Amino acid sequence: MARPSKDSKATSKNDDGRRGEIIRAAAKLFRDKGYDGASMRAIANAVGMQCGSPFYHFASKQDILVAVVEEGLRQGLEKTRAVVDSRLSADAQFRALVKVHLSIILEPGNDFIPVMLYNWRCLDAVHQRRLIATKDEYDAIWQEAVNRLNAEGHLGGDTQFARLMVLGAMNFMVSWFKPRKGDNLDNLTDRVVQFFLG
Amino acid sequence: MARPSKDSKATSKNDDGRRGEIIRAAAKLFRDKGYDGASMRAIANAVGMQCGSPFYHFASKQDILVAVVEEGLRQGLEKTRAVVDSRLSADAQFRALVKVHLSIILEPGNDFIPVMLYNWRCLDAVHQRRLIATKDEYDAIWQEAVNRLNAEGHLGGDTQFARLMVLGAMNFMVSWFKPRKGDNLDNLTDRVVQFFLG
DNA sequence: TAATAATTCAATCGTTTGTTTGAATTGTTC
DNA sequence: GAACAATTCAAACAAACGATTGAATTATTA
Repeated sequence: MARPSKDSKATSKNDDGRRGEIIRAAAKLFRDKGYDGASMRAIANAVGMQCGSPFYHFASKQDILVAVVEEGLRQGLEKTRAVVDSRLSADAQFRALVKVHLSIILEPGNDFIPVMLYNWRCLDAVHQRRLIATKDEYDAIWQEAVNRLNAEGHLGGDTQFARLMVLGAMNFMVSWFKPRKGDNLDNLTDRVVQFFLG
Repeated sequence: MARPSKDSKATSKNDDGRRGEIIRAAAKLFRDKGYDGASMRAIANAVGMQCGSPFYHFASKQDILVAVVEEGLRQGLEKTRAVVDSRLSADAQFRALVKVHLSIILEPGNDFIPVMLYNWRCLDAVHQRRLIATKDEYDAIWQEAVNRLNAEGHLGGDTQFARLMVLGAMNFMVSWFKPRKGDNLDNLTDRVVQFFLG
């Protein structure tokens, strides 16, 4: 009858129990088939449930998408802030940010941000407006990093445009990148940094 | 009972009559709501038809998507070949290609290539394989243009990676670019070229 | 172990989906 | 204007969709 309370003792275990499983499975399916292409039945079966059971943990399919995007932004912002906190030089910070971003969108199991990038329109306006606030924080960190680089003569004059180009080029890797033998996060990061900083 | 014949006198008028209208309306809807999010009813109503009527012109919804992508590739390849045929310098050719590509993905009414970029997974494997052949032609033209630039010292060493970065950065503009006052294709092209060639 | 709460099942709901169908309408040709 | 083909309509189809529900199951606590 009752929902799992958010302030119970076992919150971190429970929320990363079934609820977390559903979020991860849904993220993978949303990424592969798109929000509309992934049915509740497919999501439920992916975690060994019957089609009605996920509705005990989420009020609607839309709420699962929201949870996926929220989790992506939470993880992304956490990792990105960690880079800023380590107070690197402009070059090193840029490289670290690129590596984190590539990790977020390309590493196996990290489906949350790709889902956000390619299913944003599936979120209703109310949720979009709320999530944009967090997304803006992410962008602001990148903007400052690009500004620092620009102050050192790298990346063309319009720093906002430069940020969008760099992130766009990386984000689009989601649709073409297939890891080959020898590919890892570090040498992939090198190639991206090499391309943009010369 | 019979379908509109492809070799009738009025082919160019007929195919750019109802059939063409459906393709254009579907492209717009596929772009806005995604392939799964755009219903046959919405497509039909967009051209003033009842929901069953488009099936006189297309065997299935999937075939409409295929027609949209085919039309996009046809137009894109045509415009792109025209650039190559004009035998410009490496710099000027790059600029012309950027302008054509921005036109293809950003100008109002040009929804075909954006639909291809963001709904590729909705095509079944058979159609994907066939369409890839044309898409490869498009990529090959770009690849040679980037190779030429590289021979003159522009854009980093890995020319294939460079091509993917440049096109990726542009393609992702589909999801963030909103034209402001004073924006036109030429100054937008300038900003992109300026960013990549410095 | 009994009592109670949390979770899942199994069936079903009403709606929407892509598609089919036969009749009605429109356009063309002799 | 009669005959015929091309095109659209209006209604229906089966399948799949997101979601609901009350009973069954599992876990927790006393």
